[in-house]
Parts: sequence; C-alpha cells; structure tokens
Amino acid sequence: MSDEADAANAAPSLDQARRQIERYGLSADPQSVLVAVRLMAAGARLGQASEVHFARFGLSTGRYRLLVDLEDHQGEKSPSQLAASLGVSRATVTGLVDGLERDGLVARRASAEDGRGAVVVLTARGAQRLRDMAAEHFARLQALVSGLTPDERGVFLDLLARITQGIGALTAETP
Amino acid sequence: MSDEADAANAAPSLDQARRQIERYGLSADPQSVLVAVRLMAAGARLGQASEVHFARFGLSTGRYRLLVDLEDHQGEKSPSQLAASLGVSRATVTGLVDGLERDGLVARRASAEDGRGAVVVLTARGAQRLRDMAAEHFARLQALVSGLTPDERGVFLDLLARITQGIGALTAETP
DNA sequence: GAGAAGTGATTAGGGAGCTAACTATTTGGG
DNA sequence: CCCAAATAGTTAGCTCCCTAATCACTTCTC
Repeated sequence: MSDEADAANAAPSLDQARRQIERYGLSADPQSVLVAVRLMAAGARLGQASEVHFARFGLSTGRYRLLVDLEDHQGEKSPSQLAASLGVSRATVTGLVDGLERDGLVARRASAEDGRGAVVVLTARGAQRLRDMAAEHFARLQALVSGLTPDERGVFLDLLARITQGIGALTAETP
Repeated sequence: MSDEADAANAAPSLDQARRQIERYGLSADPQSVLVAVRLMAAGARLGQASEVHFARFGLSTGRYRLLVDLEDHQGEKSPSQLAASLGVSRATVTGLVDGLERDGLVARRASAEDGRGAVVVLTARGAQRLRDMAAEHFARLQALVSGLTPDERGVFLDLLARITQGIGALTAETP
C-alpha cells in the first residue's frame, strides 16, 4: 500500500475539525462537523469503489441502476419515468441509454400513445447481463456491511435516514 | 415538490431489495443489501448537495478541501502531497489548482529543493475566502446532523467507520 | 560520471452528472 | 378550431474525477 492509498483511507480526525473551528473563533460542535465530513468522505469513496465494481461487468453505477429499474417494470419504461425514479436529469438518462443501446443491453422504441414519447426496452442481452452479475454483485454488497451485526445494521439505517433528512440544510436558501 | 424531487428523495425499499434477490434465487440478506444501497444513495445525494453548498462561495467540494488542506499546512504544499492527502490523483490536483489559481485563491511557485517539483501557496485572497465562508459553512454542517443526539452521533461514527473498512470488498480482486 | 530507472507535474481524452436551449408533439383556452 | 403553453426527448457545453501518456528533472548503478 502506497502513501496515496493510506491517505485516501485516512479519515479526517476530530482534532482537525476542532482546529478548523477554533481558527475562526466559532462555536460549532466538532463532533457534528466530523460526522458530516466523514460521511461525505465515505460517500465519495464508496461511489468510486462502486464504479470499479460495476466496471467489471462493463457497466457503471448509473447504467446498472437503469437496467435494474427497467427490469422492475417489466422491462419497459419511458426516459422521463427513468429520470424520475433514478433521481437524475432527463439529459443524463439520454446519455445512459445511448451507452446501453450501443452495447445492445437496451433498445429504444417510439411510444404508441404519445408521438413525442419514447420507450426504453430491456433486451435479452441486458437481462442476461443482470443475471450473470447477480451472484457476485450481491455477495460483494453483503461483504461491504459484514462488519456490522444485524442489530447494528438496523440502527445504522435509522441514523442514516435521519441524517439524510438533514441534507436539505446544505442546499436550503436561508442558513 | 414535483414527481422528480419526490423520486430523488425516495430511498430504495427493503421490498425492492428482497424482490431483486429472489428474482435470481440467491440467498443474500436483504437488509445487508439495503444498507449498502441506501448508503450509496445517501452518498450520492450528499455529494450533489455539497457541490450546491460550495458553489455559493465560488468553490467546489474539491477546491474547498484543497484550500483547507493548504491552510492546515502553513499555506504551502506540493501538488503530490495534496493529491495524497486529498485522496485524488495528481492530475485532479492540477485541475483544481488551475481553477483556484485563475480565481487568485492560490499561486504556484517552483520548488527550491527539487527542480521537478512545484509548491502551491495559499494567497491572502484564498485565506480570506475561507474566513468569509467559515461561519455559514460550519452552521450548515451542524444542521445536517442535527437530527441525531450526541450519543447517536458517536454510534454513527463507529458504525460508519466499520462499513468504510468493508469498501475494499467492492474493489478486491477475489469476490 | 553517464545511462537507466524512478518521480513530479502536466496534458489528452473519457465517463457521469448538471443546466440551458432546441425540436417536435400534445393539450388546452379563447 | 387554432394558436399558446406545456411536455418529451435530445443536444451542446460545463465541472469533476479518472487513467494513460508525455516531459523534465533526480537518483541510482555500474
């Protein structure tokens, strides 16, 4: 393991948070700041690891999520619906579908009801890809959280949900 | 709130996880999978919110982290050191410094000891920018986790650290 | 001490996401 | 009934981060 990997693994410390707060004579709670910063760091690292994971199957996180969403809806959904359920913009869906279509995992069809609309269809090849990767995928996800007992996982879900509600505080108009 | 915003806020459910696992006749634990998926979703949402937050001050998450890291080292550090401590590639540091230099928050100097090396220096303007945003920044971070009691924050830090150790399971060679 | 190997920084190019602007179609109000 | 407003999808152009390749300098080895 190189310095670089070590540093990437090194989580920010409570002392760093304290020092930063004191530098400006503020009264923020260092532990609260640490939780926020650690969660951000963990999210970023997990996101990158996720891309590495999916790249093994010729996918990305976004592409995989789109395929699964499609499979959960009988293999058919409009780009707008996909954008809504994935929580990304329609433009992003266009890009993801472009890539998946190029690989033959998905196909585009014109909508029967709406002349403006389109339908994205999961191909046999796309369904097969999901089948091929399922065992390894879920095994790795399970390994990710294997450091926690079932009870602890329940607690974690609860706490995470409550922090998630606070995300609005970062983007809200008034501090 | 539109459908889109609702969907973005809607966390993946335990039933979705269960359905996915059963579809392939696997034996993975749905709750474990749910924890992994929720954490990824939360990380992605937090990352985006973070960009919105820092954009208010003319920065991005990466640029802010670089400035803080610099400030923590007497305002001077080489690009390689920055890459290591931020956990990003040297190429990324080049890009971040390009942007910060354009805004006058940072300057590049040649290294005295090593003819190949460079030193990134925090300018007065960069230090001022950090000072200007500190109060609001920390207040928002604190608000982010205000849904948790101090005890719960401690528990969360512990659980998060243990999951973070499991991230390697996603990228490891052998499943 | 000169060539080979290693290291620091940058450049080039790619993927994922975004917003804004554009096209085509549908819907709805006068 | 027809024109204006809304909606579906795409395109263009931006940022962030990545890897791989390149250039310049240092260090190590013989």
